[in-house]
Amino acid sequence: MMSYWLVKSEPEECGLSHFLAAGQRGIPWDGVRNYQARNFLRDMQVDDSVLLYHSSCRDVGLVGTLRVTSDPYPDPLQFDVSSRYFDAKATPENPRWTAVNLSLLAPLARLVPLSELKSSLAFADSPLTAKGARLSVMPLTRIQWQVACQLAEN
DNA sequence: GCCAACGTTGGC
DNA sequence: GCCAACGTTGGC
Repeated sequence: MMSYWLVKSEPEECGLSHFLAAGQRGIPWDGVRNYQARNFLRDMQVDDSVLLYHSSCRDVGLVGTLRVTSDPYPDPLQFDVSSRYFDAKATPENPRWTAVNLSLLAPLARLVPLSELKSSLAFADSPLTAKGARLSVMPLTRIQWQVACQLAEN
């Protein structure tokens, strides 16, 4: 069953430009340190579709479509003492955090600003538009996916 | 830069 | 197990 997702990142951290540069190789989506977001990562499957969202910047909104290219796997950064994402309580036998690989499907024809999503009925119940929501990985309904792609074409 | 909303930590 | 303090996220 194909699922739809949305992931947030600051554009300088892991944004559209990074995915453009990475091409088919894709990029590990790692460093997620929120349990709810991690649980969604765990539910991802190869070939699931993902919207990329730029957060904490001047033009916040949707910028591209991505594809899941790996099964979920233990985030290596949790074992890396030199990483800011190191977690002393995680062990290879008992990993805490999950990553998946994502690669670019296509940039959106235009950035779909958060303001437009907020005024879209389809996103009324989404954590994306909820006040104060900080969830960085979330599921999308098929309708939300379609609406977002359609908005990008207008 | 401000501030609201959360999640996490740690004392008790 | 409660809850205050603190840190982080993220829109504006």
